[in-house]
Amino acid sequence: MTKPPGFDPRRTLTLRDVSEASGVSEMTVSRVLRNRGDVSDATRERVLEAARALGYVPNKIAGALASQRVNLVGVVIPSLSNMVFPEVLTGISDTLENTGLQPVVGVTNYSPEREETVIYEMLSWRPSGMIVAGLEHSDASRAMLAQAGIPIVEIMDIDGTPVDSAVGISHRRAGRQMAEAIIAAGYRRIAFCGTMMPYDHRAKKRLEGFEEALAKAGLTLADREFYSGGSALLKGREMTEAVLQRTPDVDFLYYSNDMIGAGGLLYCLDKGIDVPGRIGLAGFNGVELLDGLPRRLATMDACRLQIGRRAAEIIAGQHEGVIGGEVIELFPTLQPGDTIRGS
Amino acid sequence: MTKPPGFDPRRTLTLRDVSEASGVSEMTVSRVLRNRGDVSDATRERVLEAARALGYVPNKIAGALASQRVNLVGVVIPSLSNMVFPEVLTGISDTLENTGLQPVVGVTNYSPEREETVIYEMLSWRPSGMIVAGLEHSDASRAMLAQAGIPIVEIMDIDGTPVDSAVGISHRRAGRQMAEAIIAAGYRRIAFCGTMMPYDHRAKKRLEGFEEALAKAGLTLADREFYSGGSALLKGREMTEAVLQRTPDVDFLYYSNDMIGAGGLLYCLDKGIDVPGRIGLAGFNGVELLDGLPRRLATMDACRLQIGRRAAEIIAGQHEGVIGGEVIELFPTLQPGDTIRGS
DNA sequence: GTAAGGTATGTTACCGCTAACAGCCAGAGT
DNA sequence: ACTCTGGCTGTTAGCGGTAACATACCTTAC
Repeated sequence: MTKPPGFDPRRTLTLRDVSEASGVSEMTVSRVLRNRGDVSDATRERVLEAARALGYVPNKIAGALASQRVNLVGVVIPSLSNMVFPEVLTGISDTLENTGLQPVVGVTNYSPEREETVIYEMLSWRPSGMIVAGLEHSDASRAMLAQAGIPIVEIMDIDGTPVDSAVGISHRRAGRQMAEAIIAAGYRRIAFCGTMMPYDHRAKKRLEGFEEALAKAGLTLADREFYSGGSALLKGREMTEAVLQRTPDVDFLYYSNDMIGAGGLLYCLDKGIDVPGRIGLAGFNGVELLDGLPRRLATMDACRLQIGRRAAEIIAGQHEGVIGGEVIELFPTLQPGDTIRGS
Repeated sequence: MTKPPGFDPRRTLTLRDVSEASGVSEMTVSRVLRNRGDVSDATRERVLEAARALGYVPNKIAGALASQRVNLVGVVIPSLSNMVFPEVLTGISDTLENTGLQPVVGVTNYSPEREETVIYEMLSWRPSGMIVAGLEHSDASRAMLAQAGIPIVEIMDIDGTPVDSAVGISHRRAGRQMAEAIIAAGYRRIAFCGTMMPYDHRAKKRLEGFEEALAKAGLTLADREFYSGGSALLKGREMTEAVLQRTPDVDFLYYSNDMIGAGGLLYCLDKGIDVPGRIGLAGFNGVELLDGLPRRLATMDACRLQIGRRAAEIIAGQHEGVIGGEVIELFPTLQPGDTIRGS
């Protein structure tokens, strides 16, 4: 593409090259390569053979421009190192596989400005649909998405107003449920450990729901600790130590994700703290990782695979002509594990 | 894009719309939006204002076709759930950020056929460069890459012949080094645990190098165990248990990655096995996760971030006109951690 | 025998944008 | 006065495909 324009032995091939090599018109070659319209078997063979021999790779840019059709679906997520999003992606790819649609991923690092850029870039490729994590976006982002004239699915969260469709869980409710379970089990001095990221709206909503339920029981958070960056497992240990040192009478630790929860669990076991007797623990996400831990951490799965699948289905469905604008709420299940004492 | 062609209130905008709204030619609008060529400040303002007011998003498909320039770099990796690749991606994005180039990710699930499809699809978008994990590809894949006329960088591994450039480590050497360290520490009954994936060539090469070094010391693997699918941490536990049961006199376990190594470590600690006295352990990758474990697993970092950066630099460099074809070998460092006894 | 209908292929006109070049005008130089 | 230069804007001709229509040929039906 950006080769010096000098002598270029094998110029980039076009339909014309294949057409000349096989003695039919470009249009017929195009038909063969796309499997569209009637072409005689003999011609088809000849064309395919010529294309193969030349090593021709069609130019989708030209094709997309001419046909006004792009088989791409933009997927905008905040991070890849979170474990959660790769799994959502898996759900999306799996479902899209048979539709001729293809996901293209963009990462925002939890930055609204970055998100705006990513969305703009993606829309400039005129995708057939967009899947965007979260409901909180800059005004410009929302406007772009709304104007794009394609199906938009916001995923992970449903506590808010989507641009078009949404698939996710209520994080507020999830936080509330966990708090209720903890209170029902008899814990009273409850602390929270989480990420500092100001733009992790879903973690924030969980905490809000959590505190709401505490308040309803006449309780408030006994302590709270935040972190950013570094090894989540290690941070989990450190935060746990910090909280237990500062507020020794804490009897429960609610973590904003399983990874730091696992760190906390390992710390407690190391220190010989009785879990869940002296201290109970809970995380969020239901990551597979936890299966290998010495004790199963209480958690709530976030329906990641499901979310990916449903979102992709909506895009694929609208791609087929259905009208959109639906909100699909999924319901996470609480997995008590071994770190909440039986109520 | 694929809306029913009926009444469409806000037809998709083009340069012409902005041009009419601002009273200048399409060409001038194009110049303003790309920041190319001279445009008077007054005109620029007017155009930008009009574009903003309309919510115009340029059509890169048309732009790319006209300019024969695509600012995309295809990145082909086997998996996203491996931890390793997201980190490589981070390195790539970071470096590409300031070059105007943008990575587009494709996942192959360790399948050569899938890889072929992904490469074909990507090339059909005429990217400015391709970064592909591994050196082992189908003949067709290699041919396509070689013919594409763009910089190609194969990453992770350098034990083989690259199509164009390569950045990575020698996995064979890495395996050998680890074996030498283990032998030097006095372990003699050494077993291996790894993934079953037939197409994880890098894990295979590590094992080959490992066995080679064992052979040189007159040793052979005391046992070996493979797994596929499931929670790596859990599998690590299970495999460790299986090996220790089958071959009780094993005194060292070499894992093909840190995650299963961590599982093995947790298992040993649970069972009260003396690590590294009775049994030594080592993994591979140097994942951040390990920092939070009760004991630091011996490992070797795979230079993931570096690999991503260097690969991106090569693409960006050639994009600027430099000629390619280099092989960059990175050298992982052995991190003995706490699971090999001091030699 | 001829109209009707299908099958296989070719022709034409774009898709939305940009490279390359052409024009126009004001101020500078001689 | 006249060319020359440089800053700004417009015109033309594609980029490599595909939609839509046209065409030629061959059946089949009446």
